[in-house]
Amino acid sequence: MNETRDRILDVALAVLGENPDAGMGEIASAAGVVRRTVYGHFPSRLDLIRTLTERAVGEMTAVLTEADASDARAGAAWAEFIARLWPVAHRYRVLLALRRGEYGEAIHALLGPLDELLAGLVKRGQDGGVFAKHLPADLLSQIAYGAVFAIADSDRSNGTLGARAATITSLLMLGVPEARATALAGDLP
Amino acid sequence: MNETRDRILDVALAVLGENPDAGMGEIASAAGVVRRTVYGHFPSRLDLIRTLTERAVGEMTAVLTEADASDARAGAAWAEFIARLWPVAHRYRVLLALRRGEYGEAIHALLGPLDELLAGLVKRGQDGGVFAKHLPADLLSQIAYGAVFAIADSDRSNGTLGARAATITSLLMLGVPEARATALAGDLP
DNA sequence: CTTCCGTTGCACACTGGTGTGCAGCCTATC
DNA sequence: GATAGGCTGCACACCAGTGTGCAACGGAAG
Repeated sequence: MNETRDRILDVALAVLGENPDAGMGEIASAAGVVRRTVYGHFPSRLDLIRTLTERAVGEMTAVLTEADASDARAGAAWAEFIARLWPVAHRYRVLLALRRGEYGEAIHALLGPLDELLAGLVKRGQDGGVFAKHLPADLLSQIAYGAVFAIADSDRSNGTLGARAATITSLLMLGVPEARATALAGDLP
Repeated sequence: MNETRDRILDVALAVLGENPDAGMGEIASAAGVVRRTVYGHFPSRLDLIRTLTERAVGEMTAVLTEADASDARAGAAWAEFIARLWPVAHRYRVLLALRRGEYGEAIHALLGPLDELLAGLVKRGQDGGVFAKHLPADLLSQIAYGAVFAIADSDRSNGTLGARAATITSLLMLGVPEARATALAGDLP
């Protein structure tokens, strides 16, 4: 039914991943379609990006709430979260770059609830003595999953290789000792 | 002599820090000058940004080579580097955002040598058993000082507060145990 | 006073992207 | 074969930013 629309969304994600400043024309031709057609589905560039972001927030929130609900210690919950988040984060890595720039404000607003959830998890870890407190929870969570996105961004070839590295790195910067971090990252796909 | 030119450069850094997509007009009026005058000093927008980047690379390279030369262990060298780098990184935090976008390629090229120096230091730490090896040295160094820039970016109010946090965070993600990281970050301003 | 130089203010051409309107086309469906 | 809906191919208006040309202004130095 909306096969074209879906293809545009998928292709837009890939194209914007390569170059966050790509225009509608670039996205259109990459989707094997004419620019006019894109405007037929999305009245404006902002609409396209907003739709993309909403999809991303939806998927990520689902993963996070699921991982957070498991009554594991914060360290394990985080490890599970990152492992499950990885494929999604990898797909939507462009959002990190998109938070700045023209539509930064709109995207920031959509990402807000997710940020809060994330900060909550980190806070839980800090209160439980599992995570370090060299930074406040909200900032620490941002920096940590910023690093995850950065690793995802440097891994253009969709390797599952990065999942372990991202988990370990983020756990390390959350203050989890290296031995425990590698252990937590170990029992995963 | 070139007082106007210097002011334009300084102001451009601040303005681009707020909004990396700011145009020549925006920079000009922020510098209390007319757009035409900016073009009198810098033939093109790229020239302005390149000059800015060259200044940044110069300052950072000086700090890094100095810290690297001290024959301390890699952990201490890194801590000293970040502490000294901090004010500079804070000033030039916009470069992180500028690496993507229109002039990304030009900036990337200018930053190349610095990246190599950085990777060398991390490699030295890994070989000496001081830093972890969950990521290759070049990538690990990028992610680590990316985090430093991210912390600098979230700290708009030029607080020296961030210097400690940035040092600790980057040391943690390099695999240095928390106790040692806080110790290394401790004997600083 | 004159000369020089940086700055100004304006006009201009050009580019590249956005968003719209509309006629036509192709295809699946009735 | 008629109809409807999505896609196309062009046209256009519009905007924001870049970079240039040129005459004029004002102050500092000779």
